Amino acid sequence: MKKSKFGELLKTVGLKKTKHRLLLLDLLHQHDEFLSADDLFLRAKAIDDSISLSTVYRILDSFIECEIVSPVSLDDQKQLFYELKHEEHAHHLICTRCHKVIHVHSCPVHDFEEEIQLEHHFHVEKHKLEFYGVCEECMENEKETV
Amino acid sequence: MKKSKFGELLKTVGLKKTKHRLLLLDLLHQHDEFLSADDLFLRAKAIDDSISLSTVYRILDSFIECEIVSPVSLDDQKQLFYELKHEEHAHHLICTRCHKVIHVHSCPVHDFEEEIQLEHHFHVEKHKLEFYGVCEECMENEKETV
DNA sequence: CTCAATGCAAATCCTTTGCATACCT
DNA sequence: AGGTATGCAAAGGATTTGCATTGAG
Repeated sequence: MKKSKFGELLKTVGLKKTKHRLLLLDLLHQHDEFLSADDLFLRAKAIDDSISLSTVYRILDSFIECEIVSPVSLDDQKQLFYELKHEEHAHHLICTRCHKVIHVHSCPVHDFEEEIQLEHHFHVEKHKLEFYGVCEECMENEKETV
Repeated sequence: MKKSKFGELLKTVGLKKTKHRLLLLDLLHQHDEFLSADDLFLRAKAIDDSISLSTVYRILDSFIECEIVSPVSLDDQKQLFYELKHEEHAHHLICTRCHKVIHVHSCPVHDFEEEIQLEHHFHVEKHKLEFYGVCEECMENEKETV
């Protein structure tokens, strides 16, 4: 999605086009890691000093409400992270060393969902699949250090 | 695992056997939902009024440290939840209505991990797979109400 | 007896809210 | 103009910490 499209995106979901919302969309789009509200606030403030942390929270809430952003919680962190929703269904490889996030679009789980419906009489609405481990660069770095 | 085994479990991991630790292990073992620190505190306090919330947090931290409990975060809740680690690898069906948790022991993901190693040069250490949806009872209830 | 575990209260971190003002449509 | 978005400061909720006391080994 091109940066210039964000204005339209906001219109589509029925949110007013403000500089702060555009800025946050841009930041979310640029960064492929998970970002916390505070990460976003600091990066936004570096570009536009007038933004406040509560605005960041309020904007993120409105984005979640409109389903253009997903909140992501990681088991070992108490704060929430946020990411732009991808058009495609995706899963994540999360590096436990550098916290980089790699998106994977193939998904081995859909068939399994049917099994679950049948076996457990549980109606699956969505699933979440994440892999935790070490990314290529961190693996290189660890080799060198040892 | 029988209740009487918890004392040994504590010895095995090198933690002193105190009544509060035994009580929390017992509560975690009894309940198949995810429990928050506060859930545990309230249930524990009902049994032994002398326990304090900070003790619950400290005990949970020690259990996580010793790897007998896992912290679990859910995207739409800001507090952490806790569950006893199961001997078996397991995944969860989480009811978005009543928050019940069903454990599923089959896992469709292991082959996929190899693909990831090859394709993304990412060394997978563990994965997390959760299904969100509606359990059988809640489905029944919704039918009736509609 | 000795050190780790605990209770209590205060502190901290993350997030939300109230209210007056500024900004989009 | 009219109502939403924002800044600021204060409140709230979850978790952590300091310190004196209790309890397990």
